[in-house]
Amino acid sequence: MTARLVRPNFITEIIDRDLGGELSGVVRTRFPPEPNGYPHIGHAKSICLNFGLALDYRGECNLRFDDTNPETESQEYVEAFLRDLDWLGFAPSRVRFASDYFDQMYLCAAELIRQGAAYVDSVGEEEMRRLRGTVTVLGSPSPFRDRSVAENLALFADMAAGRFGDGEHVLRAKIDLGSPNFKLRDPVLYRIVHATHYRTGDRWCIYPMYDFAHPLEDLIEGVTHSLCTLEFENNRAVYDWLVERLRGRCGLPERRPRQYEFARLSMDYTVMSKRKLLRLVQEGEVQGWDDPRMPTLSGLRRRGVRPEAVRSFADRVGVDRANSRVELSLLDAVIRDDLNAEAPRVMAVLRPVKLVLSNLPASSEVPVQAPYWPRDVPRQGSRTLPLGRELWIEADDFSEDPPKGFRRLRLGGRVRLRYAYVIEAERAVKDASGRVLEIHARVLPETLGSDPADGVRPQGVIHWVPVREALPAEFRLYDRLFAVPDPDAADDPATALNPSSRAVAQGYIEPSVQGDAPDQRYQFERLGYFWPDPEDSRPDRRIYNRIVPLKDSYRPGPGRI
RNA sequence: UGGGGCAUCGUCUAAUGGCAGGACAACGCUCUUUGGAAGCGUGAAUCGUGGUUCGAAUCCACGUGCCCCAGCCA
Repeated sequence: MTARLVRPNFITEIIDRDLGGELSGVVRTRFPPEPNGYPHIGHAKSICLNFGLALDYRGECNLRFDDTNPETESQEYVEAFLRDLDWLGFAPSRVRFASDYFDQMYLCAAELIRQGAAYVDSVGEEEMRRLRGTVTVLGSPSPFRDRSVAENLALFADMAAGRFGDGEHVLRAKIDLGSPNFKLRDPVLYRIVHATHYRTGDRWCIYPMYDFAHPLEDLIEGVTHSLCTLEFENNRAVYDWLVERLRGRCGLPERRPRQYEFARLSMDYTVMSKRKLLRLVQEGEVQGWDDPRMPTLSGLRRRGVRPEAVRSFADRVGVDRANSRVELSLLDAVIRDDLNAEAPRVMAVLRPVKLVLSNLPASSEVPVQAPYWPRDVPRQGSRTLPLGRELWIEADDFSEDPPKGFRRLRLGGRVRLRYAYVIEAERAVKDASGRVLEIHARVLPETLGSDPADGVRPQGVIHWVPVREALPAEFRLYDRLFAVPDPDAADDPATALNPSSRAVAQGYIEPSVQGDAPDQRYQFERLGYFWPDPEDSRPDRRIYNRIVPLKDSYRPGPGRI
């Protein structure tokens, strides 16, 4: 028995119990997105749950598009789900569409009418709202509630035939206008929408509502455990009502599915609703659904996150019925953990300043051996780096007025050049405004692989790139999209945006990466994990996205030595 | 105000009447040619009040707080 994909939770408990009882066959789940936006990491949680369960129990999981609203859905979104599901590493048992079932659903609606359990209502939208009542006042019947079966059948057929305009009539379930559960106060089952559906075209001008469509889809597909999020809890009563009335009829199987709800994923500094994500895209706040700052799977992918990390994240977040908000740091930690043993170490300088090694001849070029992996990652390989007289180093790695705890280069101080010599800074050349143009330092001989002979150890280690062989590169540094932990609470999420969520730096990368695969991920030493932007990077114009920064325990401050 | 749900370290969770544990985060130490990784350690929780019980995070009662529901969205 291999390890389970889904860690035990209240749903696996239910399945385990079912397996010993009424449910004798396979476990069937489904992932039922509406194709009205791109999948995000919240969908990933649901995907990992539904597909993971099917794998764990040797069952099946369909991908089923809940495409019952022609006004917001499109093939572009269908393709996004297909692509991202595949990227995540899951293969659906079948791919289905609610729109595949429109004919059968129509028949089921007619059956309901014949049962006297549904009627065509012709009050306007506003009037219906009024008649539905409030938390304190019961709903009251529409004047059309008691139409005859024959009249309802005829009207419903006319609705489908396109004899009415949008909103003139609806089909409603006849349940209980006095129910304290609003969902039971005669929910709308079908509405008239004269819109072209991306799959069925103009074949239909009536479309089933979620409450009607979903239980039928589950029934048709033989779903056993229909998992959805908490906000559908009240809808379960409608689900059950319809299942009991229709199972074993109009071609539907007898065996009933059951709905269970779990808490959707929320993360701090993030919005997760497709509506809000769409707005960010439409208003140009981000550069598309795959902007690396987006919580979409395409955004995470473009940033460089691997599917392994997303799955691991879903696992660590767990499944529960309590609303929760996951910290961004958990995602970061999981991404680093995934990349640590996957990304070879190389050096890049993001904000370069020139370092001149004054006691090296201009033509000098010392070959130094640099392993791709730190000693605690059990992988082999190294490259040779040419150390010349002039190097690029990080501007941040030199200070004339270092704060306490600064373990980098200062005038008169010593640091080791990663994989190379210990150097001692002699002077800084500055322009008229006082900006450091270059730093001159001398190499301490005999320090390749050993400490200085005088016993004065370097204060730190800094990375570098040889000026002569350096490859120029652009670095895109991404940070959280929002500046506040709960952007959903903001009146206008656009005002909560983090103004520095994207920064671009022009620097250099070591020459060894020349010829690497276009999807090669690296750890730039002391900086973070990066990879070439899959859209914009070119061999002659390198652009690297920062996937996630390295954890950094450096906190300059008064309390430090 | 009616109904439906949910409450365990800062965060996500485990414990299914029997020592409140883990991960992330924080802090400290060790190690370190990455201020990385790893290792060690510290601080940190059962929403409240009663009750049942030898024993309660768990069962019961009463509170409190938060989430969802009055779309012809899903």
